[in-house]
This record gives sequence, C-alpha cells and structure tokens, in this order.
Amino acid sequence: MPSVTQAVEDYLKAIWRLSHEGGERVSVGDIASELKVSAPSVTSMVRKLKSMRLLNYERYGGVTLTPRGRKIALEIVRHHRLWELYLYMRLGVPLELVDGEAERLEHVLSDDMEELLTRNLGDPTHDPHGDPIPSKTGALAPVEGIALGQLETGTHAVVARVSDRNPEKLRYLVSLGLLPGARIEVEEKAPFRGPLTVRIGGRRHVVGADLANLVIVRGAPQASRSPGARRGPGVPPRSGKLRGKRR
Amino acid sequence: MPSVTQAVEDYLKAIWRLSHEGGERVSVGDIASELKVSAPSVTSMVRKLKSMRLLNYERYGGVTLTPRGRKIALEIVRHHRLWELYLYMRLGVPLELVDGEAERLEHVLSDDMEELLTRNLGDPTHDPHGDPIPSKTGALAPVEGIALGQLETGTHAVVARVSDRNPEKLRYLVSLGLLPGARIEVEEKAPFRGPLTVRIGGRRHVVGADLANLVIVRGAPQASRSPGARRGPGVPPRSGKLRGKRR
DNA sequence: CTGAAAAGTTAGCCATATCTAATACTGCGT
DNA sequence: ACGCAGTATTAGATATGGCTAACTTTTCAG
Repeated sequence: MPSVTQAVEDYLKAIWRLSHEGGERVSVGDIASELKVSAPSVTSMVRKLKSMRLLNYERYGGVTLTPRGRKIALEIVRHHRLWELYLYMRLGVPLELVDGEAERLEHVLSDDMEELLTRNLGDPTHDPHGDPIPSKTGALAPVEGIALGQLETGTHAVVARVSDRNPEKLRYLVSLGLLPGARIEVEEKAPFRGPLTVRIGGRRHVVGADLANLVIVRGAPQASRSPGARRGPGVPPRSGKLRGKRR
Repeated sequence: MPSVTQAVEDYLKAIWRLSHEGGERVSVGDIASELKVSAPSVTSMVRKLKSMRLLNYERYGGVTLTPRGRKIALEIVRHHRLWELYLYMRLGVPLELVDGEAERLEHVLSDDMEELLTRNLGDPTHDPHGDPIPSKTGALAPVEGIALGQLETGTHAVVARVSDRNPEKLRYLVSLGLLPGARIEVEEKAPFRGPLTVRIGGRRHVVGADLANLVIVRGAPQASRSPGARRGPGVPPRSGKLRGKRR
C-alpha cells in the first residue's frame, strides 16, 4: 500500500486548511488552486488518498477528511507552526519569511526533534502569526476575535492574528507594526468597506479594508483579561537576526 | 534540462565523499553501495549528471566531478555540517543522532537560513564530529592528525575527529568520552592491531583496533599549540536537551 | 425545464528515479 | 593469449505525481 509521501502530506494539509476555513466538504477545484496543480492531478491523488482511508470521496461529490487523514494533517500543521515559531524566535527569520521556510521544514521533523523544539520553546501554544499550534494529540485551540475591518470608530483592541497567506501584504502589515500583540485603536472608519485610520504604537496609519480583514483582533486588555489570553509569541529574536548586507 | 533534485544532490555528495576519501576516480559500484541503490540506477543517473555537466564519465570508465559538480556537492556538505553543529550546539541533539537529522535537513536550507545559522554559530569551521565545514566559496580545511590506532604507548593526544558513519559505534565512543576535544593518553598498545588501553578524562578504557581507527587525534597541546588548532566544537548544549522520559 | 457554462473525470502522455534480468565489457591469472 | 570472474551497461518494467485534451456530470440562469 502507498506510503505517506510529501505530496500526500501537502494534499492533506491543504484539504484540512480548506475545510477548516470553508465548510467541511472540499471541492476538487479548491484543492487544485490551493496547491497550484491541475484538477486531474487532484482527482487522481484523491482516489489514492481514499484507498489509503485518509479521506472520503465520491465521484463529483467533494472530499472530507477521515479521522486518520485529519490526524496526519494536524501533525503537519503542528510541524509547520513549531518551525515557524522556532525560526522567528530563535533564529530571527523575518515574520514574512517564516511561512515559506516552514513549508519545506515541516516535512522534515522527527519525533525527537519535535520534542526538542517544543521544549526549547516552552510548550508554545501559538505560532508567530497568532495561529494556534495543534497539540500532539491533535487538539486545536480556536481562533478568537474579529477582523480589524469590522471594528467601529473609537474601539481599542489587541492584534491576535495576522494572516500569512500573502508575504507581500504581511510584510507591509509588519512594517506598520500590525503584528500579534500590538495594541491598536481605530480612530476612524470610512463607511462602505472604506479604509480605517488606526493608531498603532503612537503612530497613525490608514489601512485599506482588504488589508484590515487579514488582521484578527481581540478586545483591549484594559477590560478584564480574558482567561488564557495571550499577546503574541513574545519578543522576536535577541540576536543573529539578518542585518546588514543581504547579497 | 533537468534540475538539481534531491537525488542529484545525494549522488553528488556521495561521489564527492568517495573521491575525497578514496581516489579522484569513483566507480559505479562504490556509488551504488554508498547510496544503497542498484548499479543500473547509478549508471542511468550518472548519464544524466554527465548531461548536466556535473561530472565526467565514460562507459566503463568511472566518474570524476567537474568543478560545477563539486561546487554543488560542497554546498550540500556545508549545509549538512552546519545543521549538524546547530542541532548539537543549540538544540542538544545527541551527537550520534545529528548525522541522521542533518541528512534530511541538508536539502532544505535557503541562502537566508544558511546565513542565519552561520551567524548564530559564529562562523564555525568544524562540525561536532570534527569535520571541517566547507566555506561558502567551497574551500575546505584539511583534516590533520592520525588515527588513534596508530599511536604508540605513552603518547598524549587530543581527539580531533570521530567518524560519524556508524551511529552505533559513535554512540559507544561518545559513552567513553572519545569526542572532539578530549585529551587522551595511550597507556598501552597491544601488538598486531591489538586493542589499546587509553586514559580518557581520568578513566581508563580498552578500545579495539577497529574502533580506535575511527578516531583521529592530534598531538597534545602540551607541545606548542599549532596555529589554528582547535579543540572540538565547544561545550554541547546548555539546555533543552532530551532528558527524562523518551517515549 | 432546458441548455450552456462550470466543475469534475477519463484517457493518455511525460519525467523522475528505482528495480531485476539479461548482456557486454575489462582485466587478471594462468 | 584466453577465458572467466567481476563490474558495468542495456532492456524493460514499476511507482509516483504531474500535465493536456477530450468527455461527462452537475448546476444554474432564463
């Protein structure tokens, strides 16, 4: 029987992601665009994954993960997010690059190494973008909070999560200081999905609606801190950061 | 034209290693056993590598690396040894496991990450087994010293390098304290490739000839330190080491 | 309710990297 | 100088994963 290759891991992760964000049931086309492969490639891989009992699938019927498939997917997500946090915290990889690096490293993490990373980071719960790290048993904390674009004028909040899907945009958001843990205040919100004027760490910035919706925030901590609340992964790195000449 | 896949990297590294240790010219059979693949697999890959101008090859004539091939090989070796040192120093991966982990990580190291690792480790020159780390330009320091098995009774020496080819044996050598930087004295050497009695850090051990020849030593530092001499990669890890329950 | 657009599948092909079995070379010992 | 043992190559097959082109099914708009 076929084994869990890197391609298998990529498909399971993609399907998990899509079903996590969209609905339970995932279409062939969505998988194809997520992985940037053709639809026929997806069909054939999905047949294979079904034969491995990692997902449910009927012709023209979309797919859902089985518990076994979800378990593997969450393992990869765990690897990915552990590496992201490690690279950010210990090696000073810039936030907008950690996703790309972790994309390759996630497939290369033995159990021993995973344990060492986990310990080294002090049993972390969230990656540097604010996404929860699945536990070894597959438990996943929910992402609480609402999109920055939904806030009304005058609201205070703390950034809980910043989407990492687009490195360009993330890079820009980071340059504004909009990263997990940042305290912000909406000074003005234009109507009709208009841009927001946001105060971030003393400076004022105007942020378009699309960008603002990549940022998830939670109520400001001036209100009673909700139990289990946390503000970002901590300070970035102490040393070793890429600085100076960058070939 | 074909690209530099992981398989290509593995072949180039193997060929480099064989030509580094044995002669310039490497046979198909040696490559096959080094990589644990069949001889026909090697023949076909070698034809491909020739078409990529990474090595010279004539039917029945063995192979030698071209400068381009050697450059890629040394890049992989550099990645491998950087990861080994990083894992050992910063994550506390046991010495006998770093080779295996680095075997997978070596193929996954971007230029940015390589630079961060290098800086974090302070521009290191040797990996934790005592092997030199090729410079970014491909320069490689020679391994100086002689095999422990060659020493005469009464000689003092410092371990310069311990072979990592066999994790079992390495594990044992480590348990004796025979790792780079250790000061030793040969108390007795039995004739005819016989075992050695060696004093290591206060304790006395008997080491068979085969094992002893995996250890390369240099003159003891009581003599004037030769310029550029170094003693091991430094202390292992400070924290985060695998300890306690190991599932 | 129907037909065209969208989505999905099948068919057939390509590239990579392996393998076994059969064949061809090389070189060494006598 | 010759044959044989060892080494290497060719032939042909397999497995994985991806693609395009052609066809089928589903869905949705009118």
